[in-house]
Amino acid sequence: MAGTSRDAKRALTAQRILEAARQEFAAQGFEGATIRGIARVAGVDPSLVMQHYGSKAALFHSAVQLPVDDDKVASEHLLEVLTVRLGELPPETRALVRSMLTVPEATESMRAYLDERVDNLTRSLDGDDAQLRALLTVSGILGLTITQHFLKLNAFDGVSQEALLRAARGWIASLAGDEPVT
Amino acid sequence: MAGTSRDAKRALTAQRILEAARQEFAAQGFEGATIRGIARVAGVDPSLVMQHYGSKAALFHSAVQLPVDDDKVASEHLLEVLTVRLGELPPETRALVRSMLTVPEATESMRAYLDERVDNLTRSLDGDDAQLRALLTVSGILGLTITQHFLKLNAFDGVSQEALLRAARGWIASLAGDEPVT
DNA sequence: GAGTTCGCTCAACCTCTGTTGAGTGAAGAG
DNA sequence: CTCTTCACTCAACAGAGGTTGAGCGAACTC
Repeated sequence: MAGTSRDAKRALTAQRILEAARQEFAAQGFEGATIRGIARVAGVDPSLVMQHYGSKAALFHSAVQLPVDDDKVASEHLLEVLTVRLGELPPETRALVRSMLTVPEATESMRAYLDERVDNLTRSLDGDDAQLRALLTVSGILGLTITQHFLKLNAFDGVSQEALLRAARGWIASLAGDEPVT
Repeated sequence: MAGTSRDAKRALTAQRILEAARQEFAAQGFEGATIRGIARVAGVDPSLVMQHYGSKAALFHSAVQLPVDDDKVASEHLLEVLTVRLGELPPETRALVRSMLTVPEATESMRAYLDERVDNLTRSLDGDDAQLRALLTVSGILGLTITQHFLKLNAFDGVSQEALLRAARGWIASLAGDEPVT
């Protein structure tokens, strides 16, 4: 047991490949990223990537699994706003979002994720239009994520993180409030 | 002049190719769509596509040009909401949005478009946080467009078009109103 | 009617990329 | 020390897809 056994080393390599994959998928999307490119980043032969994950699709599947952020009740909107606040998104999230418009599996994955978000939030709201307001909230957060982290709209340069966070919070609160959105 | 001259026929074919391209780019994205596929839809040989548009990138560029919806003052948010209301998006818009996360040119095009939207809307709003509210509005509309037309969230099945439109309008009004978003 | 001009098709090229099968050399078992 | 196992590399295949150049036939010119 000289530090790292064979299996341990193998597992470590697998991890390195996975991280390289997340990086590449996040930066280039599923189609743009290549097995060769991922292998290069991981410092490894392309065929080894296949031996570890079987196929590009399977690797993508593994790379894109978000940490199950569970159904920790329903006040997860704040958690989401946190995402908006962060200067950077975790690679697996970026990878998933990046490909969600072009790769069916990513679309479906994102859809399931957001559907659940809407459901959770709906349950935590009052009023008959609860679902509608939850939908607006979740859609809005997705919109902010995209315009900030992927399109990088100019307007984000003009606003401080605090102002943005405060505004987003207020806006969400207005949707969560008692007054109907009408 | 037997109805269609040579040039006219050529122009017509070019148009047919362009429409096929929009369709394919809208459905598959830039990388997913193929010259061969576009040619097949247009009922034409792949090489003809090249002769007309020079390259796949150039064809995409042509296919993705949104009708210059000008700077018709600033009340264009309603116009955007109209987009939200419509059951379907025009192919060139779908094509642009579909590829905006994976194709640099599409990203840049979308960025320029939304930047201008934010600027216009900012000018039409009062208050020192006008830009922030404009940003939230534009991001929110983009989010709705994506969740409705691309991700097809379940929640959209549960709400009527009218309710959605009314809510979106009310929500935009709340951002456009005098009370700061805080 | 003869010659010329294109709009369009055919066949091929070439690169990129996912994927595979045969090794190779070092780590572990006996 | 010997044999086996296995993480990893090398070289190659196969298919897809963008792109190109030659050619054909109908439309236009004179």
